[in-house]
Amino acid sequence: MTALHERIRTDIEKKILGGELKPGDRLPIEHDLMAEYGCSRMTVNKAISALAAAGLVQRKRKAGTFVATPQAHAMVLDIPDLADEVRGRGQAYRYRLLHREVCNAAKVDASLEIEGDVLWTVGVHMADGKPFAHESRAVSLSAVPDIDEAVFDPEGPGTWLLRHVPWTEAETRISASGAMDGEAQALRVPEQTPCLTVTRRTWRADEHVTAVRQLFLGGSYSLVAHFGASQ
Amino acid sequence: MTALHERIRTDIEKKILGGELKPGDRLPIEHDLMAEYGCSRMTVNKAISALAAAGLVQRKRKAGTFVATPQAHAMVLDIPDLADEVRGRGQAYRYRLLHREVCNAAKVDASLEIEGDVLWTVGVHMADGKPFAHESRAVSLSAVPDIDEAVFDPEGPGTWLLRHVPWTEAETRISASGAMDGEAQALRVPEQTPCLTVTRRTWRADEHVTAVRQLFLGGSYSLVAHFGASQ
DNA sequence: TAGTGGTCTAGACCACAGC
DNA sequence: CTGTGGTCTAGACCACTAA
Repeated sequence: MTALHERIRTDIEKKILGGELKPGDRLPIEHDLMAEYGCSRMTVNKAISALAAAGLVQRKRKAGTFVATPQAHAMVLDIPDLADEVRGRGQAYRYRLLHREVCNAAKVDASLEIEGDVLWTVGVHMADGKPFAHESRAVSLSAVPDIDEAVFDPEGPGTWLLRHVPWTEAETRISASGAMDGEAQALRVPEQTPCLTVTRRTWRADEHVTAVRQLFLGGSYSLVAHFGASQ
Repeated sequence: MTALHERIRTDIEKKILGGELKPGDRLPIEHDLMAEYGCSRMTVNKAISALAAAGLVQRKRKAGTFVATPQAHAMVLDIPDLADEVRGRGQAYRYRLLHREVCNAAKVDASLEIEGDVLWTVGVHMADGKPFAHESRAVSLSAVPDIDEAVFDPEGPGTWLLRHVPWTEAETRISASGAMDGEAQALRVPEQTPCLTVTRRTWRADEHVTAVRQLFLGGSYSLVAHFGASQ
């Protein structure tokens, strides 16, 4: 037997998804649902709050609960750790370090938009010995002093950071560009091969932790974003 | 005054994000938090359940609540309506229809992965008279019978659908590719120019509504995803 | 088997915003 | 002003599972 609040939630969800309740329609008030399901108000509230959190309905005091019009432009983008993702596909993962240097951010690629002293790394991510992504990364030394001692052989700095440094805020910018000289060479493709470009900046409590620019071979990599019930 | 369950939630969240509580650490049991905050167990439960729903902690009966190891990060991807976005930048928007046909899905680009009879449209999105995105779209006629009468002159089918058809589920796949013959011509760029490729499929209650493939000029368009407090 | 979370009750007071 | 949701209580029983 599933929980009652779960049943109430899915009941209403079905009505909305099935078209019985259309955007703008008003749901029964909590007191009526209490009577309908013969339960307490908290149980009804839990069910409808979940729907509101999922964006299916909108609640307004005094007015009631209404089916939302889902012109939601917000989708959930999965950003997996590259090492985990490659291994998840049953392939061997390796990060090959091409360059490592402690320097001032000014020396690093300006697109990374980071400041102060940093550890700058350049490398490629490889699946079964074949490179599929080029990465240029700057890690702030003031935010992550330990990074200086880290070794990036089987796994890259991204994986290391993920396991050692929690972050509170991140921004990812996704675009497309042609592989430039060094990038193309590292990826073993012709120059100007179309690549998915991902630039991510990460903060921890207002302190800039890392900035990274990754180039993925267009034909062999994609990001996926979801909206809705299906995971 | 913020709600108490909200305060408990953010308190613990800060401890996790600040590193005070590390992945694998065990949180105090609900009874202890009750005592700490001087509230009822339901209030504590609501706070921690929210953290669990957000993926920050993992709950296990008999064992306790543990800080989760963040592997795949879910970020919020903003997917704006192209017409709104262009106008928001103060530019003039127009959709130019290149092809319109009612046919069976089999005839349409296979990458759209849709079935049955559809309205197939091909067009370009233009900002200030300059094309910046190529779009090939299939709309299911059984899901959206009205689409047959719609006119796509100043605005495209995407905007029309957004305003007329609510959807409940969507999947967006983001990659990069070189512009092909027709696409390159419509965008007025050389063939193989790197483009951001966005393929989106949309459902309403298990019924496939539309599938679309958009090519954006790599240098002039990007998607942005956020995680954290800032918007 | 016992500790822990999962769920639920039958009330209560309050804040807010439509009416 | 009043209907509605937001929050909270002080219990209770149950289900699961790790010890």
